[in-house]
Amino acid sequence: MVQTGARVRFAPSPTGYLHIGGARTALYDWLLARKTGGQFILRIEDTDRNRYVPDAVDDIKASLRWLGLDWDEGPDVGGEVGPYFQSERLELYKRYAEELVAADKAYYCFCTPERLAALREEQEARKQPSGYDRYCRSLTPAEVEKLKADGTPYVIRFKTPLTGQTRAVDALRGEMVFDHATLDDFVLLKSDGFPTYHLACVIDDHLMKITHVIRGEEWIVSSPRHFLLYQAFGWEPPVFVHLPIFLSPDGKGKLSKRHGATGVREFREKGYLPEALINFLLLLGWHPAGDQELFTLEEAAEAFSLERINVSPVSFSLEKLDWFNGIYIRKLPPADLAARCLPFLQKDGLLPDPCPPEKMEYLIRLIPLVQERIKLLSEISAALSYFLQDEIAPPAKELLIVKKGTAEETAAILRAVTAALETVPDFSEAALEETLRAVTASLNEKPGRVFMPVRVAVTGTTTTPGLFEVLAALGKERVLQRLRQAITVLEQ
RNA sequence: GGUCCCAUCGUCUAGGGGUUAGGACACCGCCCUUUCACGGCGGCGGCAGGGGUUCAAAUCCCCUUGGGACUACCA
Repeated sequence: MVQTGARVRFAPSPTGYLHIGGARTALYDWLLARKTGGQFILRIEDTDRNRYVPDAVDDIKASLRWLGLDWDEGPDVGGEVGPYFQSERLELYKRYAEELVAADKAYYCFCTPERLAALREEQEARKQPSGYDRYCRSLTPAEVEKLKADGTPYVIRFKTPLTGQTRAVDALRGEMVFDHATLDDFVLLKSDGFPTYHLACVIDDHLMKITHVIRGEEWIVSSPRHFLLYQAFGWEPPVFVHLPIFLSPDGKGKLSKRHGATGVREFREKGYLPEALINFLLLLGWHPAGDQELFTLEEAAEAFSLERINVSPVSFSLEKLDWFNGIYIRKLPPADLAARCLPFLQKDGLLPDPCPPEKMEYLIRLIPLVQERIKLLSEISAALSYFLQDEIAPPAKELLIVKKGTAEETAAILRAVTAALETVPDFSEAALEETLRAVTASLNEKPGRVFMPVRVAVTGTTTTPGLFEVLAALGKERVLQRLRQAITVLEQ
């Protein structure tokens, strides 16, 4: 497989937001281009105006950028072989389709959608293989002229050879043989003047000098059509690489929306880091020669190779993504992580928007306390809520009471702690630890029996970062206030 | 129904004639420890089945089974 200066394209259809499967395709495209010093091209295949979603293009571009997959040619950046929106290339497709008709390799078809539907229904009922019955293939030139002159809507269909076979080549799977008898005369140009995927994709890949077509496995069955088209035009086909499909984690069919997040934007909103998503996607269908697991985009581009892509379908299970996310969250410098968490905290009303510098500084100071405890950015609010609020709701009595102890016992412990903390000159972690351990000793208690009620009193929960860090970050005033609040609860 | 693709722990995978079948995630246990996490150590767990070929098969071939994709004037 020659891999010098590969020209690869990611060609999404703007019928929805960027799907996670599309993101992996784009990633492999990008990787191959970067690995070989070639170009990564973004082409928008907006040939289906029925399913067109207006803001899909913006979402696709934003998601790719968020992932760090920048394109060398395409929307916003231009390029020599544009336009990169297929809707702006209609004349081109029409010309090539007519050329095929003139060469007797395609023909006009005037069949109505109703006739086609009835045909399909009949074939299904009889358990026959479905496909166009080539009704219009035998129309005489005079009949065609008449129909056209009458303004009858028509499509242009490819004249698939009736016998013989076509060998479609996949770089991973090798040669796949398809009998022409099982292929029908597929549509090239629709009656609205737009091309079908088959036509547009072959023409554009050729004109844009694409060397490698990386796309989903669902295209395998269509690939003989594409080889047939390359042959009909007399063009050299590119290398085809069909990526294994993402299966739903429950083992029922391919990944779809009912299995949770499938759009890149949803992962972003859930608090996943692009670094983690990239690393996760990289290893879902590709494996390095060694056993390295953590990859930056740059490292991946260095290590990537088409040969090590897997062909078997992949279950899209999120467990490992969460692990990757935790890893990358822990790797981030506090200021960086704080900046990434800020939107989530603002959304939850824990920080104002815009966020004043002193609050941002406090956030950065808090980050190290929770950094190794969150797996998603969205968990930051729950992790920091008691730091970012002046007051917390009084904890439940049962939560405060020390294990195998009584309310009075617990209150006594908290009173002792409160008294000790009132006189601590500096509220540093070291001083706090020294003081609390001294109280524990004087009470003749075990550390846990003293620390836990204090923890609950000042945070309202039993799972928190280290107690001394929490107290220091909270500050004397809030600590004492919350301690007194808890004592009140226990006295009731 | 037809065409095509795929098959190693629950999941992602390494291995592609001779391996005690390796790793990671998840799960479980232990250690660390004031809780939770992080980290460390250990454990559980797999070549879908059947035939060949071969001195030798997870590995090559065939069949079965299972899973999946496609079967539009959608991509």
